[in-house]
Amino acid sequence: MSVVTRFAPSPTGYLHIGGLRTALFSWLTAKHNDGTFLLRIEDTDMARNSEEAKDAILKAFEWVGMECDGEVIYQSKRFDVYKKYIKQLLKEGKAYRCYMSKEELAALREEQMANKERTRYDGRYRDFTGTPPAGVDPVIRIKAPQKGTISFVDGVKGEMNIAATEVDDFVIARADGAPTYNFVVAIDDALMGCTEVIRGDDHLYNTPKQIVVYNALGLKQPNFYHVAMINNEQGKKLSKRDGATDVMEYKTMGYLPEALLNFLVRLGWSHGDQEIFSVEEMIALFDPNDINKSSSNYNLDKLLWLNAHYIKEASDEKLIGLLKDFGVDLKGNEKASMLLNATKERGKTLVELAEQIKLITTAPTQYDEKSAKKAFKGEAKEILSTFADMLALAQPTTKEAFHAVMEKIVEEKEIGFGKIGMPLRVSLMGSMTGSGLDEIMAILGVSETIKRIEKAIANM
RNA sequence: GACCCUUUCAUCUAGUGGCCAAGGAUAUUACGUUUUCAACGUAAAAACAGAGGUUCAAAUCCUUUAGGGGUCGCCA
Repeated sequence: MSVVTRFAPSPTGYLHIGGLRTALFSWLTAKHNDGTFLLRIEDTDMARNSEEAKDAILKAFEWVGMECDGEVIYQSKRFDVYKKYIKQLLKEGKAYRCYMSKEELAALREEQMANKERTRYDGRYRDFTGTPPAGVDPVIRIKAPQKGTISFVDGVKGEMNIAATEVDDFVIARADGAPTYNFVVAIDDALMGCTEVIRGDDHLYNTPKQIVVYNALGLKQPNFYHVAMINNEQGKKLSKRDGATDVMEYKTMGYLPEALLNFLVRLGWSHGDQEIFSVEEMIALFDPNDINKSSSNYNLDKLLWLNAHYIKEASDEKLIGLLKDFGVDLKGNEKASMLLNATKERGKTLVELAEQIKLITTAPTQYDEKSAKKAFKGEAKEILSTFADMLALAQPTTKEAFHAVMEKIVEEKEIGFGKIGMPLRVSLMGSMTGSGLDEIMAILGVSETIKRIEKAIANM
């Protein structure tokens, strides 16, 4: 039988980083088995526009290269289906109308709390046959088993046994007739043919409820996998204060999707000692049964390291395309390849890479105070001036040729490399950091190099 | 409060009773390389939450304590 997985977000606006990991796990499971990955929007109660949410999620999926198969499914458009099943359950006596008011329910909860019990509906209308109280629109509750345990095997957590007393006759349709979450999820998962349901472990307690629905309706249960949450570095719930939670923020921060996916797949899953996974490798190796039980903490350092790795690996062509969004257009620039080679290794993100490139391509407007003080002293002026003359004479064009001129001045003047290197660097870049000088000069060319040197001398 | 899940270096993790006086990666520190910064290379430091058991043998099995997380809606 073909594997079907799904991602089922509620429309809250954007795709959360934790949601992306769950989606990734589902997507990988589907792809690994040549199966289908579906997207379903859970909007049974949200007044918000779920079109927008769908677009935001699809956009994020598109960016990371995860496609969902088939049409996006909206629960809000499937009320007829759910109502049919509600009617069926009512008719079969597996569900019933409950006339308890919200106030009564609140009072019951308070009482149970006071008695140190788990709060639950007490089933008072379960076998009600009398005259219903006037003026109350009833909700519909499903009959959950009153004895025994509800058991299922979770692919992550192992065997789960939940006492039937923990699961009450929960509401499947509100007073206005709208079906509720646990009811529609079970129906949709079954009707969509989901074979593996991979979701956050905040849904662990919903599973027995959904199993009640599967059983009442005679639907086939999928395999469940409940993935522990991602926490922040302190082990607390991930919130906006811990940095970016919206997947698309990572794009604007200059992360490559392959780095983000590689980072996320290693949160709660591993394959021996392997750290670097291409998407193809993930698909080939991923198995939801290998997902770790415990929650993991979000750690930016590793993402940064992975991103640096994927930037170094990326082709010039790819980087040129990516860099356009970061204010650097290298298309058609014959020095593009040299520029990227010179900067690739010191940009951990595309933002940093773009900065490094701009640092070379734009002449310094001011000189870093500390660096200038250190470099522009002693004979610096004279050395630079001689160096400029030598450049004008030699007219080097390659990195090697520029390097040769540097070596020559070192030899002739009997000075250390630093004596020319430091002032030259500050003249060209404005500060003491950056790529190799010979590389930079080769990119700039002789005339621009001399121009910057002269400007620096004038400022000394 | 009740119920459930979870606990290996700072962080992600390997580990399914003997191969573990616990391995890899990131971060950290030192050294090397270099005209600078980074990258790179080499090295160092760094963990089985605590207590009891079972066993010839426990990170691994059991009990229990503690920490962390989750759930208890006519939200999803």
